[in-house]
Amino acid sequence: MTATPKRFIDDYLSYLRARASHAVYKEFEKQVNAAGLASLEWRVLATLSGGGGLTDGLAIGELAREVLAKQPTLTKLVQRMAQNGWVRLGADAADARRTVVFATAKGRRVVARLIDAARAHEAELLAGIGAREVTQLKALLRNLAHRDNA
Amino acid sequence: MTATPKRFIDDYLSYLRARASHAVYKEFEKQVNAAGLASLEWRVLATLSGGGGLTDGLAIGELAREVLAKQPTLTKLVQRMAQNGWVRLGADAADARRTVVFATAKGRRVVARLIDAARAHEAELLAGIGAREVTQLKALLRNLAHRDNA
DNA sequence: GGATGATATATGAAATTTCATGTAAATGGA
DNA sequence: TCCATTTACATGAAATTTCATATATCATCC
Repeated sequence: MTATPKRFIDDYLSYLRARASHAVYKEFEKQVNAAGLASLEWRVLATLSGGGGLTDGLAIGELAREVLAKQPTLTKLVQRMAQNGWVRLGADAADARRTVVFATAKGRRVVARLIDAARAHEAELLAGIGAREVTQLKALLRNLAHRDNA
Repeated sequence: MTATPKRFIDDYLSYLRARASHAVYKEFEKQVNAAGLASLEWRVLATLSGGGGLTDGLAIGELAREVLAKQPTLTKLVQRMAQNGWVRLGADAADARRTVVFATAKGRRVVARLIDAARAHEAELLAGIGAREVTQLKALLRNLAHRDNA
């Protein structure tokens, strides 16, 4: 019944995800940039804002895995971020090879605001989509992410 | 009941999507690279493989929007791809400002194989997830992507 | 048929990312 | 304990991306 044959990329899950991501994030990115952060920097700070609000720091390698970036990219990124006062780099007493990244007070302040904004943005976006569906969607995405180990 | 408070990023939709994308794509990326293509090049060729199998070419700007890249990035990317014989750059008779990108025979051959592989990979991945859920997921993602216009 | 403002792309310079590799420290035996 | 291996990170050089801007063409209105 469809008049035009569907393009591959219009039904390919990876593309759908990428498009959805991009569309949704585009608006929010403005707020990130307005706060003086690049996208990857926001992801780093958000990742450092673990559980209760702040973690005890993450090693560069862990951080790289979390934000889906390569290690040398992260090394240089956090060096720049340290210069700008968003994070502080420290040594790990238990393992001298590691460089541990901590958010500074400045970094935590900024990211706390952005996390609130992100939550609000997501809530607004998902407003018209039953709570059950959202839960299912998230579960499904987590599920897909975990096939990682295969 | 959850012992540890959930991290922001573990419930944030954008991150879940990004993680799922990355986990899923990581395996497939090897095949892309083995074919001699970078990820963005694969996306370009896949996008050029429209409807029936090949489109009549897309302008650089259109392509940039489709693959979610910036225009100067695409300009330079397709210039490199033209040198490698994946695409051909042509003029648009109707609008002399535009540069139209066509997949070459070589490009079409490679991407046809990869599209088959991508479909197989996706099918395998989604095997354990009811067809209805998959349809719902895709619809939801399309829905999110379309809020773009808001 | 201009003049004016939008579009579409190209491009140089700067910033960033990536690759390949190097170094230092930890780990697991023999 | 010492050696071999693995792990974690840093770094220089190359490749890519991005930003700012220039150029050429199109679209409109008069």
